[in-house]
Amino acid sequence: MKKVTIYDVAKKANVSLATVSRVINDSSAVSLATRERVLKAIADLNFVPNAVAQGLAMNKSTSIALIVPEASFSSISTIINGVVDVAHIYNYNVVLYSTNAGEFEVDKIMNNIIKNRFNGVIILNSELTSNALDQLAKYGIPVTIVGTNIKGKLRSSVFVDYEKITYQVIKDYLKQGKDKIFFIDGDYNRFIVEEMLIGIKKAYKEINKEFNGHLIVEDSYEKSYSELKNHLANNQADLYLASRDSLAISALNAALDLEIKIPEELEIIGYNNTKYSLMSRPALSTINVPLYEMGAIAARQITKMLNKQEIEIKNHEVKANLIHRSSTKE
Amino acid sequence: MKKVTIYDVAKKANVSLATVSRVINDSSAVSLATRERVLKAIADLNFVPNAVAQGLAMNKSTSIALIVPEASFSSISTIINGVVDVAHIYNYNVVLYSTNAGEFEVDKIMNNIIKNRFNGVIILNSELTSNALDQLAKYGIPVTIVGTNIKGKLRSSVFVDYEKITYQVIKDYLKQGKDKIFFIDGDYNRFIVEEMLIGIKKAYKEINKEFNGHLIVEDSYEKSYSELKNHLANNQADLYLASRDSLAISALNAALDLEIKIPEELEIIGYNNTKYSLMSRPALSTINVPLYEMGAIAARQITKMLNKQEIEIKNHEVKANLIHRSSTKE
DNA sequence: TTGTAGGCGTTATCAG
DNA sequence: CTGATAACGCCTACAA
Repeated sequence: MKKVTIYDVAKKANVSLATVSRVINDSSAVSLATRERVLKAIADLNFVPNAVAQGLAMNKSTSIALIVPEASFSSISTIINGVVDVAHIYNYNVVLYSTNAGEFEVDKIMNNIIKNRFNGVIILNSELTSNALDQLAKYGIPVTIVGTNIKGKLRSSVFVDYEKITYQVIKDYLKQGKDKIFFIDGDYNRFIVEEMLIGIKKAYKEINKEFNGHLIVEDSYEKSYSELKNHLANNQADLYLASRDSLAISALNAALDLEIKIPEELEIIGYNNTKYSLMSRPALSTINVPLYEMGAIAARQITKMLNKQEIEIKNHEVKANLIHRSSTKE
Repeated sequence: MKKVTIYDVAKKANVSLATVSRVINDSSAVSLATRERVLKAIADLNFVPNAVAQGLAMNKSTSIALIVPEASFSSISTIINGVVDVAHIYNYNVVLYSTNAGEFEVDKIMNNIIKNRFNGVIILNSELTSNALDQLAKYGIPVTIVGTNIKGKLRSSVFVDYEKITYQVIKDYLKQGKDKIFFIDGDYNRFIVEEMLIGIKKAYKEINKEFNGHLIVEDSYEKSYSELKNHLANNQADLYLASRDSLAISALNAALDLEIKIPEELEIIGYNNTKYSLMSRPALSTINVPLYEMGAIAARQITKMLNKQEIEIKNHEVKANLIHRSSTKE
């Protein structure tokens, strides 16, 4: 299959390549007759415009970069789907990068993004150094962050107010006099975890107590399970709040195996409302976060920034809410 | 930030742009002195070569396309991670497409791939029409399929022999006289399901029985749960084999809720050894499939094809094995 | 070892 | 409405 160019089409249709280009982009008016002639030639020759050359000529690519954490959490792929679906609607390709935030690695990614002249970048709540962000800014590449509220020129974000929702949930428990609360996190996504912690502490402060139930566990199921089992065996608790559903389920199973009754003797809440939370026994109460939408919104934001359209809401807050299932009372 | 080109560098370093190009690609020899002068100019100017222009000039891109099913199964993101990691090692970017196999959508994707002159495509066991594959072949774009064993020029694959492993598992049960077996699938990924079915039927045939326990359920947890609960209430069964872990867990929970004892009264096995299978109670026995590796191998295969290196194993079989946990006896 | 010039496939600016 | 012709940023013979 020899490559056919716009030039071949022009020859076949007996016009100049300029005209062919015109009908391809219906840029300026072309007479119906020649237009059809060109169209026919294109069809006959099976011509497909070379996006790379177009990119060069127009000095813009049609790709956005998507940087996600390496981990294969269910939440991540949901967001990715949102991004990809919407990006494709607006005719952008998405180039996937994954990272575990190694400084070196991030640099390499940034460099690659710049080399390829991608017009925009979406970053999933990873712990990118602001250094990396600055670099993108220097090259005028718009960024939207999903997960955290980051302000700045050429920056937009879509996020949930983890502090607020967490505060509300915890406050509710404290009001009922349940103050033996532990917060579990997998030492991952520190930005978000930090917000959650602030919410918790704020609630505690209002009743003039100090919160000191922060528990960091290893990320794998087996590890977190045994650490939590150990913790449960040695501590009296009203509520375990876990930064991800899967961690919450580790706690759930550990409790069950210790014959602690849920929710009667211990309540458990996770975050994200992933498939896990439905599948556990008892079904897990969880703080629902609209992940797919967040991805979709991020993609929409970036496309608008690329077209220099104004983004009404540069920092788009999305609502989270507690879903009561069977691991909590009430 | 004005864009700096190879030309600016040349001027600054007092050489021709050809020389600059040479040091960028260390193509042909350049004297140490000028090389360093150029390098310094590059650093001073903060020059980053434009990959788009390079692509045009060299007539090759540095991206491969990755087509995955829309569903956000845990198994999929594991494979994606494998692909991305290895692709980046060999300096390829991966462009992500997701599809639910709508004919129209697939055409659009193929067209996009051709337009962008990607040099290779990896397809995750989706049900792409051979039509689409033919189109890629026409343009000389190598494809590697992960999931199914597809032969052909410019094609490689990495797959597990679902028929064989399924056959072995089922045969084992039949040997013990347990022949009330049901196979659950979510009407998804028919290629693979078909292979599993063949394995089952083969085992049944050897004991001169016919298999008619194929159960198609809806894909969501809630739906499959209630359908299976209903089925369990009305059928006596020895084993439920589910084409995915999450489906198996639907069955597990349904059985538990009917107070059917697992594994004593009913055994359950899933596929993929995903996180789900560890987290269920009792822990799910499952057929382990090396997902990350499959992604990694696929990426390696495609990069070799792109360099016209021979691929020793064009169709790479990867081993699956049954992991006994607590949803099976023994 | 280095420079010149043509080419990669399109778009875009002018005239006509 | 249509056709030259110059970019776009870089690579690569071919010469020097």
